[in-house]
Amino acid sequence: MDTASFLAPQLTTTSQDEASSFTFNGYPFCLHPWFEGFAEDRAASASRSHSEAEKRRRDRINAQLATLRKLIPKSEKMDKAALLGSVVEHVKEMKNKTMEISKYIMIPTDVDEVTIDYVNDEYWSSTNKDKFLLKASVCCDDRPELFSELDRALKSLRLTTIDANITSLGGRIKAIFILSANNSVEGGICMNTLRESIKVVLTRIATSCSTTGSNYRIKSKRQRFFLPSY
Amino acid sequence: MDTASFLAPQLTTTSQDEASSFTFNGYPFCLHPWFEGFAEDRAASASRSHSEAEKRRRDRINAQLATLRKLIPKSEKMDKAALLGSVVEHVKEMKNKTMEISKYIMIPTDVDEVTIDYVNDEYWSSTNKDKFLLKASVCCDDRPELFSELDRALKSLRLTTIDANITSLGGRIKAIFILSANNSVEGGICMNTLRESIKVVLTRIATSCSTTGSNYRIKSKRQRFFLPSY
DNA sequence: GGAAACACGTGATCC
DNA sequence: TGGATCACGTGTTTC
Repeated sequence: MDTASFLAPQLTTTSQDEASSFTFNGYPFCLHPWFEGFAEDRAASASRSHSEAEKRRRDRINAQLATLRKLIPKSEKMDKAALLGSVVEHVKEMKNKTMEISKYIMIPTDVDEVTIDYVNDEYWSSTNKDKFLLKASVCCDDRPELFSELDRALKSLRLTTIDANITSLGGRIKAIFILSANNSVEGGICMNTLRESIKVVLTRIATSCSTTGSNYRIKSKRQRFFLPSY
Repeated sequence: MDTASFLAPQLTTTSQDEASSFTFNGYPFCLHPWFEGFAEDRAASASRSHSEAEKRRRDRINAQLATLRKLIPKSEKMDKAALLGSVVEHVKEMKNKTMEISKYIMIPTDVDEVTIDYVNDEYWSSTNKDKFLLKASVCCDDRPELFSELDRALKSLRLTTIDANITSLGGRIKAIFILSANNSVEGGICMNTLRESIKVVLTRIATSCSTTGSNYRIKSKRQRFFLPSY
């Protein structure tokens, strides 16, 4: 067999099986079982990967359900629907509880935040023409003397603290100050400038948690102070 | 055909089909298709009730999942596993938050109280030989500028506020100050004198709630400041 | 036997 | 097109 006849093979189908039996340069070939097997493999592997993927999906869902079961008391013998119902109840209940608590106290969130807003209080503005109110809200990591720093910063901006509400919880702190500022210079630009100044200063304090010069690390020992008193 | 023969029918199986072909009071009956249909119906109805029951079960589970989806923010486009993962996170987070709250929150009581205690902190006393720690606890009616008054009083006694934890709840306030005092004069008598001084001063502030000269009664409006911020 | 609950594989649908 | 998700009907087990 020369190279040319190999490169230009003569395909001759036989009469036995027109589709898959033929001769290749005189050698008998039968593609039928191979193609059949290939087709079967393709279908089978597709089906297999499909069912395997579906099993993985089921396992993922069931793993989360198992985790939930550990978190919810008395849910060991519940079926899936009952378990999920119990989860719904728990989430609702905790949501309500948090709402209830949030009505009375501030719960620090996990995100650092400083906001400064004007406060319109009719009584205040009617009796204090030359001053206006601001509400400064700070949420950040708690640390010793954070409070003094905030206080000093507000004083340095000639702000009077009318009211303050501070809650520290789990190493986080949320503070809201009601501030009175002199309205000596008229115009919104000045008020906005002051507002921005407050924001900048408070943000700097709020975000300098670990870089403070305080060498007394009371933070890790805080529980000792507060826990025994209730 | 009389009533008796109808009530006590004579069943006679034929030779053609022993099982299902017979005569009923002379009338030829063939139960075969009926029984066959019944058998088919039984199987079919069993299968149907099975699949229907299974559908009800799926619907129950999916309904709870839909409820959970409404309760969990940002879960609209999640698949089931991700949704459940998010639920797990939320439950864990809320559990932790509740634990934290119950561990740390001070709930002001209805009785006015001022207590001053020494704090023994090994680390503090080892690194601050010339100072000692006090814990001052104040529980009284809340009012504007109570805080400033307390702060001023503590400062006037040359006390440094290392840490402060204040919670106001329902018009009452509970404040705990961790104070650092100079140990310049040796001896426990002086320390006790200071302790008594602090107590007297703080008690005076705590019990002068309604007699304060502050003419701005912000108290009834406090919630306006705090509620919208969450 | 039968209802309930679960896992499984499959068809359909959507990027 | 393949990969991922879902609903569905079925086989199986348990009480």
